[in-house]
Amino acid sequence: MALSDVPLPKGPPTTARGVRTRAALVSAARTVFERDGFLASRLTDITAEAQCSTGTFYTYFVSKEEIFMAVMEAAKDEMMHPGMPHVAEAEDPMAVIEASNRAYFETYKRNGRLMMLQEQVATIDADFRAQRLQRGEAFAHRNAKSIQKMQDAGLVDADLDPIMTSRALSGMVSRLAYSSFALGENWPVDDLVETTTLLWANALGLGNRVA
Amino acid sequence: MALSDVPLPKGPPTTARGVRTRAALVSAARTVFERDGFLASRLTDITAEAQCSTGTFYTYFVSKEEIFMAVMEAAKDEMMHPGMPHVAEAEDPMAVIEASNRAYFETYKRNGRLMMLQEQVATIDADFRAQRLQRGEAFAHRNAKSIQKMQDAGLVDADLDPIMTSRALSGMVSRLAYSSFALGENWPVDDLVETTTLLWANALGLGNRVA
Amino acid sequence: MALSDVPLPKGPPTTARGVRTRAALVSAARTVFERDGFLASRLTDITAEAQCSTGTFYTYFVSKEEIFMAVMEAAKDEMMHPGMPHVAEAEDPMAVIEASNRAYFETYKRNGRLMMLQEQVATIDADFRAQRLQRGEAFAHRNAKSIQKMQDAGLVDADLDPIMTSRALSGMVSRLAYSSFALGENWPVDDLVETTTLLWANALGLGNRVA
Amino acid sequence: MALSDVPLPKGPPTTARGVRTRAALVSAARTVFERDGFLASRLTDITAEAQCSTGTFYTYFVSKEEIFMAVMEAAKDEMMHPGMPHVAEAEDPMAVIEASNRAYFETYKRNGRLMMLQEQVATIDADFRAQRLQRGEAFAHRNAKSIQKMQDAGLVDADLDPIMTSRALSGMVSRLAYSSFALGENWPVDDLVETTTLLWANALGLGNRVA
DNA sequence: CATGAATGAGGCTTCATTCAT
DNA sequence: AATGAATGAAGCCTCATTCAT
Repeated sequence: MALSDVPLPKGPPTTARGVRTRAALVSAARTVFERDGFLASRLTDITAEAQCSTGTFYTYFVSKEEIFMAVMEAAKDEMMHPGMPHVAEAEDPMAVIEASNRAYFETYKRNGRLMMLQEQVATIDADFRAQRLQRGEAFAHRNAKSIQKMQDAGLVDADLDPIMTSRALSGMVSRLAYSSFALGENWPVDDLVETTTLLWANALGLGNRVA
Repeated sequence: MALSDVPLPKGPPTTARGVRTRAALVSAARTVFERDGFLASRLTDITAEAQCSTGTFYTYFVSKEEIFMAVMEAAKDEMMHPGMPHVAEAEDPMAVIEASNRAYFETYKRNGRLMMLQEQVATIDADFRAQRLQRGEAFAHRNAKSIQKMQDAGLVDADLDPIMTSRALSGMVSRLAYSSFALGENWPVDDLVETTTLLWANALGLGNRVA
Repeated sequence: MALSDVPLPKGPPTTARGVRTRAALVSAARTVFERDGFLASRLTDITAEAQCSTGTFYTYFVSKEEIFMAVMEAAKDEMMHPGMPHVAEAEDPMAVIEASNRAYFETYKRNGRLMMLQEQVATIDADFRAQRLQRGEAFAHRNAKSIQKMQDAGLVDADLDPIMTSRALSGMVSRLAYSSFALGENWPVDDLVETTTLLWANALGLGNRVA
Repeated sequence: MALSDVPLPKGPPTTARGVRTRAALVSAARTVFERDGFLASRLTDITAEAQCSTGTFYTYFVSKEEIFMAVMEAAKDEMMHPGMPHVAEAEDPMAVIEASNRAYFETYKRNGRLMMLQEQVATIDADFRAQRLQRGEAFAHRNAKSIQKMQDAGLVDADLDPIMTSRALSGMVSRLAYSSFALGENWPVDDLVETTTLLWANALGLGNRVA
């Protein structure tokens, strides 16, 4: 069932026991998804891990897709988008870029299995994919504004298209993180940070006398 | 599948008729995969499209994964990696980079469904993923050598780590192409080419007095 | 079947309903096996006879072999091995032998189809064969002890190897029973009993002045 | 297909090449049957072993059952029934019985896989089973005549029913041989011969003053 | 005669989902 | 709310047999 075929959204649990059971299911689902992947995970694996019965699953969720969304929602604080630093307002732009990239790679390293799951589900479920794309674009537009400001301040190559540049640089970082930590290449974070920071600065033209 | 049943690779057909049937299956598989995605495609869809019986599938392939590999093998000439141009020997480096990136985006645009399939199967099938990673790395190393040469020639920022830079820039281009043509954003090729070419040149430090 | 999929023994049912369903399946399986033979019996025949769905079979059993084992387990009280009578302590040894043999043939006559099934499955399934062999040997050793005692008491030919004799005489009786009631020769039980009893007594040397 | 559904008996090959191909198939079938058992053997395994094509099989045989019969026919000289010695005409009856039993066990030991196959096919194919039963009975009757003669000569217990005795003693030997060499117990031939010969002599009452 | 590709009926198995308790 | 047995549609896969070359 795709995300769009939402049949009957289950309300949140009303009792304390219900809250506990739902939480157990979400936690179990994360364990199972990370262990077996989204496709190979069966609902019964999840209920077994949560130590409840098959039927109970349907008290709280409508489908595997829905509990996956709940897992992601619960984990959202642990994850982040590749961040474009607010360079314009910073005293030392390079340091901000570096810190931002490092934070991203560290996060990815800690949550590699979950990030891989996101990729997998995105290739499977059109709704999830669309939602992800939308968030990515929103993020890209926020970053594009920072770039624009830096261009206006004469800090950055004025020939660059802000939005496309934003997409490109974010993509560069996320792709590298994916290869490294989801696919298992495990390149050193320091190397990743060093290269991406330098490329980013060069690409933007930071530090060149733009004017 | 028991231990003894592991591979049993089917030999190539010996008769002309067999060659024809196998080719029909591969072609049909591509059609069906592109239409329905890897997961939703059933073996019977493929044999129906190829106008042969179910059993015939097993004359040539062992599994859906295997015929997918065959589809990719047959289409490999249509695809390419984002390549580092042979700038060192070129008179107009920017023009070479631009041509190279344009070729890549054009190819991706033509084969978006197939590229998306690659991503999907990579998240599903560990073998395919490993094989893809290996090819990607081989490619990255070839590109790294080009960067090294350009550094030696004083054309490119000597502070950059060639291999990581190679991975990062290739990733930037391929991620952009994926978002645009596999995920359906359909950004104009000209915009993609313009931005990536400029970013690439800046990032490498092409055109700066390096010495 | 992969290495990891080996056994997965299904637990016994926890509810009364489950107990009933499982029992219905075992009973249905016996009916179908006796009617069609092990090989020709399909899982769907069994579930149809038990009036449940295909999937329910897999709630309780993993394979046709496994439910066959369950059928045999449920019927084990109806079957027996040709046993060595406790002659040593009996007043009329011949009468005891005769009663024992008669009981065996009568049992076999009543359960001919089941006994035939045992033979069939033993030739097909190595596990079942091994298990049967082991039980047979355990039985032969118990009987061998009886023979030994009778030898010690001077009632039986002291030259006989107890264990091999035990195997030989049990085999004689079971083979005869098989030909008669599983293969359909249907020789009169009285004739079988008379001949085997006399042969048995003669073979052991019962009644001869052994000392 | 059962043996009784004979569709179109294939005539013997007319050319020398045909004779060779047929022989190769029979030989291959024996190899495969002995290796994999009758049930698990596929026609394609046999043709592969014989290095000919699938279609060729049907030039000479109609079914797996039929080629199995051909295998048995070709091997018949290597096999034998448990023999009842023609004691009446012998000077030393015990020696003849012993020699006869020894020959049987030796034969069984050499052809254990084939004997096991016979048992397997007998439980599967009603025609084969019937044919085997008939031969067994014919043999039992021949032996019964020998017993009768010995009874008439006063050499053997006159109370024994000749035909049932013949069946019982033959069965004893064949069952023992089956357990030992088909099921893999591998008891020493000397032990088997010693016990069966002694039991046989005792059972018949050979050597007792019958008169 | 030999070849080997093609056939397709038919059995097996999984697992999301329902439902009576 | 929780339980877990029951359901059955849906795909997979095998292999004896046919047949065009």
